[in-house]
Amino acid sequence: MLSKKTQYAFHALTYLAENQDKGPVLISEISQERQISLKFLENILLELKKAGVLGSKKGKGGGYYLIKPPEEVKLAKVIRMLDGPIALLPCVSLNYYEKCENCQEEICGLNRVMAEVRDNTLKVLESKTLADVLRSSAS
Amino acid sequence: MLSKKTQYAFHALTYLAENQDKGPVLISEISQERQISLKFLENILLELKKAGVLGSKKGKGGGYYLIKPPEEVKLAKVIRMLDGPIALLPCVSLNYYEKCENCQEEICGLNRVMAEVRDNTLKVLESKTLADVLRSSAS
DNA sequence: TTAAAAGTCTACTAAAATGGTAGGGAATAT
DNA sequence: ATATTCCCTACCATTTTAGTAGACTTTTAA
Repeated sequence: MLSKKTQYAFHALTYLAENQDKGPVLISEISQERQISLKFLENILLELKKAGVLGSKKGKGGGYYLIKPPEEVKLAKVIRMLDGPIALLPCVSLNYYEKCENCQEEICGLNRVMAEVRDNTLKVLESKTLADVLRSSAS
Repeated sequence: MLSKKTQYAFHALTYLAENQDKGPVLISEISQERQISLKFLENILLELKKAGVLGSKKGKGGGYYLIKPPEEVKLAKVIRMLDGPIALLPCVSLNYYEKCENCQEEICGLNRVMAEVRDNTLKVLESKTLADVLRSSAS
C-alpha cells in the first residue's frame, strides 16, 4: 500500500496542477483544501522540490508550483521518491535492487514471477502521469 | 514490498511442495534448509494452517504438509493471508476495501489508475500458483 | 503408562517505519 | 525594517515488523 505521505503528495500535486495558472500556491492553502496536516505537508513538498518536481518561492506572493507540465510527471517517479521501491521483492527492483541472501536468482521461481508483476505494474505507472489523475480529467 | 513473513512463507511452501512425497515435514527441517528463524517460522506455519493451506500432525513422525496440490495455491491468496491488501490504495482493494475520506471515488483520477494497477498485478498473482514458483520448474 | 516428540498458544521485546509536531532560521517582497 | 513564506533540524508517539521465551497439548511408541 502507498503510505499516507505518498497519497498526500498526489493530492498536493493534483491541486498544484489544477491551479497552475494562479502562480505559486501557499502550503497552507493546499493543506486546507486537501485536508492535510500543515507541518507534514511542508516536509512532503520540500521532498518533492528536492526531487526536482516542484519549485518554490519565498516571501509574500510565494509558494510552491509545478516545475514541469503534468504530462511529464510520471506516477512511478512520485511513488519512488517518497515510498521507495515499487517491486514486491528487493531482488527484482529496478531502482532499489538488493541481492537475495537465500535464493539464487537464476533458479528462483518467485523471482521470475515477481519480475512479471513488476513489469505489469510499471506498464501503468510509467505511462500514466499527473495529467491522467487530475479531477478535471474524469471520464 | 512483501514482508519477511510472506517471503519466508513462500520459502516454506515451496520446500513443502518439493518434499510432498516425504509426508509431514518438521518445522526445524524447513527452518534449517531455508535459513529461517525457527520460532518465527512456527508462527508463520501456524497462520498458514489456520488459513487452510497447510495441515499438521503432532508427535513423532509429525510435521507440516500441503493440504492441496501446489497448482491450487494461488500466490495472491498467500500474500493476502500474511500481508493483507495487494492494492496500492484502500479504496481500490477488493478484499480489504476502505472508503477514502478525502476523495470522491467517482471523480478521483488516482482511484481509476490504481484500480488499473491492481488489475494488472492480480492478472499475474491470481493466475500463478505455488507450482509456478518451484525450483524444479525453472526454465 | 510414561516419556519423548512434535505442533500450539500466549505473551513479550527490540528495532524500525510511519505519521506528525515544534520552533527557529533564511530568503524575499514591500 | 518587517511581515511573509519556505527551509531545516530535531523530536515524539504509535504502529508494524521481526523475532524470542516458555509453558501447554496432542500423539506416538516403548
